[in-house]
This record gives sequence, structure tokens and C-alpha cells, in this order.
Amino acid sequence: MSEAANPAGDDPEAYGRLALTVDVVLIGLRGTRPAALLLRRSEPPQVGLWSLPGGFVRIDETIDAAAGRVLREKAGLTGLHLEQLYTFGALDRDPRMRIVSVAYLALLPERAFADAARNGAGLLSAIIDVPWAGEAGGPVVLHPPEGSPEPGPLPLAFDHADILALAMLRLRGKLDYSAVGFALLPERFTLRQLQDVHEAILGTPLNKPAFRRRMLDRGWLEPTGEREAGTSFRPPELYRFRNTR
Amino acid sequence: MSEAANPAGDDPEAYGRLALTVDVVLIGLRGTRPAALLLRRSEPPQVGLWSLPGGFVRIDETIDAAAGRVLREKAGLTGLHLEQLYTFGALDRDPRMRIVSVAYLALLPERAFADAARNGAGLLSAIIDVPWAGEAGGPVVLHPPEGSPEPGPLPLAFDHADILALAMLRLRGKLDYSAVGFALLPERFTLRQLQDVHEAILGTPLNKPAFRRRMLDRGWLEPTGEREAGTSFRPPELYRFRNTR
DNA sequence: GGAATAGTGTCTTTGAGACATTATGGT
DNA sequence: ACCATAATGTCTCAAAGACACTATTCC
Repeated sequence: MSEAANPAGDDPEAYGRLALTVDVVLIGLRGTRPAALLLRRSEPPQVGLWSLPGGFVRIDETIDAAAGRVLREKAGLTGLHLEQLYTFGALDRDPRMRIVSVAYLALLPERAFADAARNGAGLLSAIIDVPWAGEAGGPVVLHPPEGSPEPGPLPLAFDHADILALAMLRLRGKLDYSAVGFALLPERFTLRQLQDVHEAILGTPLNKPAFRRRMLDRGWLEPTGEREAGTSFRPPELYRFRNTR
Repeated sequence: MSEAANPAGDDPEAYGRLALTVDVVLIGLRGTRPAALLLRRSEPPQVGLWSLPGGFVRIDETIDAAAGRVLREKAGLTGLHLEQLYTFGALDRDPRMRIVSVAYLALLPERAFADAARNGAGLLSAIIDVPWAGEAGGPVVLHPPEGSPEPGPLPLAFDHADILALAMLRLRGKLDYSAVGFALLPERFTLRQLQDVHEAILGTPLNKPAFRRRMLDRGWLEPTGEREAGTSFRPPELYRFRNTR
């Protein structure tokens, strides 16, 4: 901020205590559907509801670093696509105290997603159902994975449903002008897998030839010359994401 | 955030003191070029550099409300397009203390922009030159208005050049899939004015028939039936922005 | 050879750019 | 009548959708 006066002079303490946290939306794919990793709250408030992993921002770390730390501590993951989403600052978003939270989006390739769901301290994966035909991006509905004890849609704590909805919207919006799609795939992948990722996030089927043309014309894809093994049909070529820049 | 443990329990004070502010990028048009409203710093640190108007977020107001208050107190403006941009949290962005700042973008129609430049406490308008051919959006250069004492590019304080550059980038990105362009125009305007706005922000000339087709097909424009007065040629029709939703 | 999916060729449709032409108010 | 700009018609071109067809591997 940029007061002409010294901000240490007009004392910020006069404004009262305010805490800053980060909340991280971990998104990956469960087969052909988008999924998120969540924690089930075991303490009040909002016991039993599901929430995003998060933590306080320390005085000696950047907010980006805090998000990275949460990802490491809560999910045991590192080196992933991590981007800032939006900052949520409603007065009553947490009943305990005034908390402003910077939301982040983390994208997990299938392998990391499965690892985190297995090893992460209490992280559970839930299918994300986004019944959104229009641009608005309606309320997000979470379904527990197959064979889970809880049947219905999972209720989210605090304003985390808003955060998750925004994450999906952002993801959808950036999908075809940026390289986010690759962050959900392993290092080598087929064009069909890439198209599956796009279809899962957009929630709509895509035209195959047009999709191939677009992707190949982007110049982001590098053929490896190898082909996928273990198929009972013509094995597709494996591509690699070429990081221009 | 969403600790299973109570966040009041694992004490945020253990993490040290951290201040939260908002900084507002006020953007308008100076004739046919984008311009920003800035303050000249008169106290250390960074005396003489130019900065964005900003202020602390109070314990009892949302961050959106804080941005609105800054706009009102510093520029005497209200009821404008105001949207959150990004949150900046580098450790050394302010030498006095650890400050995390939520940046906002405010769009001013020509009239409000001129009023604020005249009446706002010390606000000065500067032409924004964005030498950005590619998507990256290079460093922003600020030129003082015509006939100003200072000649060269204006230096910005703290990380405000980054914030301004991001604001321009966001504006450019949202220009043709959202209605932000109208926020820089008066209530009634001609298609030529709208095209001028787009050209100023994109920094490139546009094709007239194509632009008209696109805008009219969007369904956002409502002809008023009136025409601009005082022209020495065929007077253009005035349109109004139709707020669907 | 059959099954199944990979990968491509081509026609059509849509939307944008280019450019010229017509329209209209003031002087 | 002339000027200046508004507003539109039309041709071309680029990109996407639709759909059919060929290619390749395993069995």
C-alpha cells in the first residue's frame, strides 16, 4: 500500500487483529472425472463437514511459499503446478476470528493424486460435479468416491464451496489458452488422454480431429516417437509437453 | 483456512505480526490513451516516487469494502467498477514492515477520471505506455501528462509497477469476453467511442465492420434512438449498455 | 480376418479481416 | 454541392465441427 504517511505511523494495530491464511484446492482426475482432495473436520466448528487443506501465512514466508508448505505438509507433494486464485475476505467466513484467506489452485497428475489420497494425512478424494451449463458456474456438488460409507453430496465447511467453484471456473477458463491441461497428465501422454482431460474439465465432448489440429498447431506438443504399450489395438503415440519460454 | 485443529489454538501470533492492505489501480482514458491516477510520495521511504492509492484493511470491513473506501477517500469516487486483481505478498515489498496487499482494479469513465484528477487529494494522471507486443506484458512505462514539469518516465514505488502491469494485462484479457469496456464510457456512447476504448487498451487498430458486428451480435448494446449532437457530419447513433443478468 | 481404437481427408459452416460502397447531417 | 464520418454489403480467408475413411496393432 502507498500511504503518503508512514503506515507504521498510523498504526495498523488501531485496526485490530486480522489473520492471513492460505487454502489450497487440490484438483486431479479420478478416471474421467475431476476430483478434489479434502479433509474431514473432526473439531468444532463445523465438525463433519469437508474442508480444503490450509494454514497460516508466517511472517517470514511469502504467500506462495505458504501454499507450497501446505501442499508439502498436508499432502506430501512438491513441485506441482500451483497458482493463486483469489483472496476471500468476508467478515464471517470463519466464526472463530477474522481470517482473510488467499486461495490457491494445485493441479495433480493422476499418480500424485492417488499417492496423496493414499498417504496424505486424512485427505480424501471426492468427485467434483459441476452442473454448470452456462458461464456462471453454479454451485459445486461433491460426490464421495465409489464404495464410500457416506452416500449423498458432501457438505463443505466455511466458504470452501465458493472457493472450489471458483477453482473449477478458473481451470475451465484457462484450459485452452494456457498449458494447465498438461499439469493433470503424466510426463508422457497420448492425445486421447489430453482430450479426456479437456472433456472432463469442460464437461462436454469435443470434436476429435479439431482437437488434434488445435493442439498440434499450438506447438506445445513434442512427439516422443514411442507408443503406448499394452493395448489390444493400434497403440497411440506418446507426446511430451514442450515448455516454450 | 481449514485446520482440523482450532486456529485460535495454534496461535497465529506465534507467526508474528503481518499487515493487510489494499492498493487500487485507477484506470481511465486520457483522450485515446489509457491513463492511471497516482500519488507522489512526499515522505520516506521512496520519496518522490509515484504510488497507487491504498490503505489498511480494517478488522470490521471486508477487503472489497476497504478498496471501496480507498476509492472514496482518496479519489472522492463511488459506484464504480471495482474488481479484485491479485494479492502481492513478497517479503520485502515494503521496507518498513511485512505487508501483504490485495490489489484492486477500478475503471473510471472519462468524466469521473477528470474529476478525480482535479479534486482528488494529490492524484495525478499519467499516460500508461505498455510496450507489449506479446502476451507477456512487459514493464509498464508511465508518461506524465502534457505540459507537466517532470519530463521522463515516472518511477513507481515498491512493487507498484508490477501491479499496474498486471492491471493492464487483466483489462486487456477481459476486454472482449466481458463488459469491462463499458465501464470506461459514459452511460450513452457511440460505437466509435467503444471501438476507441478497445483500441486504446489493446494498443492496436481494429477492423470497423467486424468490430460492429461482434458488438451488436453480443446483445449487450441497446440503441437509444438518439444521435450525438454537435457534429459537423452525419451524427452517429448513441447506444446504451444493456445489463443482462 | 475381426475388433477396436489411432489417425487423417474433406466438406461445410462460421466468424473475422479487407475493402469498397452507400447514407446522412452540417456547412 | 461538398465534406467528413456513419453504417453496410460483399468477397476472401482461417479455423472449427461433422463425418467418413484409412491405418495399425493384438487376438
